[in-house]
Amino acid sequence: MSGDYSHNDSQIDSGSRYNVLLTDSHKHKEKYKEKEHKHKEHKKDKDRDKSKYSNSEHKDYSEKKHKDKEKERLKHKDGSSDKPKDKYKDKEKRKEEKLYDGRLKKEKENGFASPLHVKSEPESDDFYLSPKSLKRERDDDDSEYKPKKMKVENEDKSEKKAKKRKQEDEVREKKTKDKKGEVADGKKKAKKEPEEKWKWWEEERYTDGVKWKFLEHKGPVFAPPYEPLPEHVRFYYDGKPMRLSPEAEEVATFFAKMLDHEYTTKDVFRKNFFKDWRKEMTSEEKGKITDLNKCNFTEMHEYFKAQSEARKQMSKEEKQKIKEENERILQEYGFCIMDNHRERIANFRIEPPGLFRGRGDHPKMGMLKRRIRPEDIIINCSKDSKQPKPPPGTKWKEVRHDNKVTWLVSWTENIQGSIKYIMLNPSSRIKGEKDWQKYETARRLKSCVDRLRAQYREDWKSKEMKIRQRAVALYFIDKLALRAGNEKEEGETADTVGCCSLRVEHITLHPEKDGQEFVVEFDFLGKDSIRYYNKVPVEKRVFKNLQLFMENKQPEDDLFDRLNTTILNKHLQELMDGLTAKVFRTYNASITLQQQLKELTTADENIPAKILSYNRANRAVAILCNHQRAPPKTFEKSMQNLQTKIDAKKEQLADAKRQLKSAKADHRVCKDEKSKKAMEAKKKAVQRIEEQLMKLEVQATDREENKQIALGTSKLNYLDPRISVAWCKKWGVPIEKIYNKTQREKFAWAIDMADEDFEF
DNA sequence: GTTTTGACTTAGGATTTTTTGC
DNA sequence: GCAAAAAATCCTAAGTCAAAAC
Repeated sequence: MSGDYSHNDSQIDSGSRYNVLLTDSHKHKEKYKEKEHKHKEHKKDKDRDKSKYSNSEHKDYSEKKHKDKEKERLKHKDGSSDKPKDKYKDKEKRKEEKLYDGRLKKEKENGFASPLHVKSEPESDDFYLSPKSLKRERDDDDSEYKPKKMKVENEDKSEKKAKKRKQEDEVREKKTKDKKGEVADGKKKAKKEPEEKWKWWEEERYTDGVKWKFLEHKGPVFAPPYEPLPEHVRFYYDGKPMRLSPEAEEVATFFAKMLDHEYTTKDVFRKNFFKDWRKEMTSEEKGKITDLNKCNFTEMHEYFKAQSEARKQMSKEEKQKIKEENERILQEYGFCIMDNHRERIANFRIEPPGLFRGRGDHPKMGMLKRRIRPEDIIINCSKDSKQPKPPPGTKWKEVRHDNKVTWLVSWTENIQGSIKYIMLNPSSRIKGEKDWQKYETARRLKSCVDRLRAQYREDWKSKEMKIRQRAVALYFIDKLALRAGNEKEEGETADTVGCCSLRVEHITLHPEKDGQEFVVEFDFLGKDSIRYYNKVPVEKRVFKNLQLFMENKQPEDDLFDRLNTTILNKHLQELMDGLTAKVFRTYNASITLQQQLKELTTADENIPAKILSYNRANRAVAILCNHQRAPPKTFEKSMQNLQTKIDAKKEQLADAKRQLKSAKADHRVCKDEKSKKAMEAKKKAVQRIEEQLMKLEVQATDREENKQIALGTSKLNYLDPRISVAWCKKWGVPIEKIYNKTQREKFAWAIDMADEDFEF
């Protein structure tokens, strides 16, 4: 393994990226509303222009303009159009690409099945076991499932290492024993096995798309049925009490429960709610209730508030009883048996009915999310398993036995018509393997990222508009860790974008800004309607290209009009096996953590200071990935409290120092054992208080810096846990300081396999 | 070839539980 | 023992991406 894990700063300056984001990204909350409004306006425009926008005439039109301009700049080989939908052209282009990519293609083909490719893998490390000689205990008939040469296989190969042969042998031995007992043994072991955790990462993976061979579970837990309100809790319409039918009442309670939430003041929310509510009313109710503004839910609202208050005030015994009941349900429904192992299910409870809460400006907010019944549910399990029983008097929609998927239960939700699933916990083998594989892909990107960067920089000069756009988009995805940006159906969801779906209105070009040349100002709403705001100096060629892409376009036109995620990912797939746009996010996040940890950690710091360094490294990644959070409501107050504590501690320290001084003086005079002891004690006290003070100060810094930044998302989804584990081992920081219990369960594989010199 | 669907990961906010400091 | 704060967990929406359907 090369010792170089620097992040090629000549091309990608993560340092500046970090700083720019730090200073700008979070300052602009005020502008948010304004921007939101702007989006709405644009949307209107867009609706108006929709046909124009998507039809080819428009493309031809802008095409022509592009072409005219391009003619000046580029020598067009054949003068043909660049139109992306032009079939002939496309074929030709593909040919060209093929020709051009011949070298890469070959490399890939070779690599696919031969050691050449393996070479391009990061050198395998000590922590890898050879899966070769290890067999899944459940694979008693492996011949039938002979692994094909597949992508995963490549990774497996790279992970082989003979170093832990001894251990392997042990495992193998164990497995032979296990085989005799098979299922029964597996179950028994699973039930009382808490100490001995199963190390799935020491076993061979399925490589043929099979996800499991045996799956048994109890089905989902349904939402509790609706309990009508007591008589005394009334709903008023136009000032008069009115009894509602149970169906209408239930929906009304959904609204009543949310009364002090901002949602209920939003027009769209109210409109959608009212429309769906009326669908649940009897014709009599429908006739009466015609205006939401005349509805008074406050009594209902108060009732629910009182109820939740009462729940808090419950006696210890009552609380204990509820806890036990929950535990019982968890034990019964919260686990499944998958391939001899009892594994935790993530979301075994069906989502209860309620009002849809979209994020941002969601056009469907307030709609009724209907109750899911057994008849809506598809069960997935093994044929030879004990199938879950539907509640008495009901039926499942379907029971299927598809072992090419990982879900246990699915249903179709009524807001977007999408499918929801019940799947396993992140600590499960099936999730863990995938997670591990994700980081291995990112590590493979590390070994070829230089080549890729060189290529996209070349492509900035391409004759073909499509290729230029692709190359500039890729540059953003790499440098700024933007998301891919799939197209989304308009009017169905909030108006948010990613890289490929950026519109002209989302960027502003500044030839010169704040003393820097070629600055691009980004301002758009990304996933979950989280605002991305950033000013980035870019290379001249990128800047000029952006100018070209923006020429003769309306603000609501696509910036990359000849690009989408499919085109981009197809290209990436050709550059590296398994490469997609999101791999860049994983790669850049992980490499940044590793780099920052190296930079920020100093040997002589104590543990709290080291943890601060870790959090700062983590924070650099969160900023890069734009993981924001609303500042906690109590932030200012808790910050003040902390400051008070710090001041008090300082005073205490000064006092202790004074006492030490006088004790020293005493000792100088008396020179006896007693005074010496007193002096030592005071010394210790000063030391202790200094440490406490330091801890508080570190805490304050950490908290202040973390005000609007969420560390959890990157920690859980983007940072190769082996980097953190290695760091902990190297500096003697207990892993518990970095990962809580759940996180340790999720990352058990990494904690077990990474040693202190793991390199991402 | 394009659009739609399905399966899965990633995401922030809400809620619950635990810890802290008195 | 209590209230407040912090941390952990739950919840489910909103993305990505590839395969299936058209």
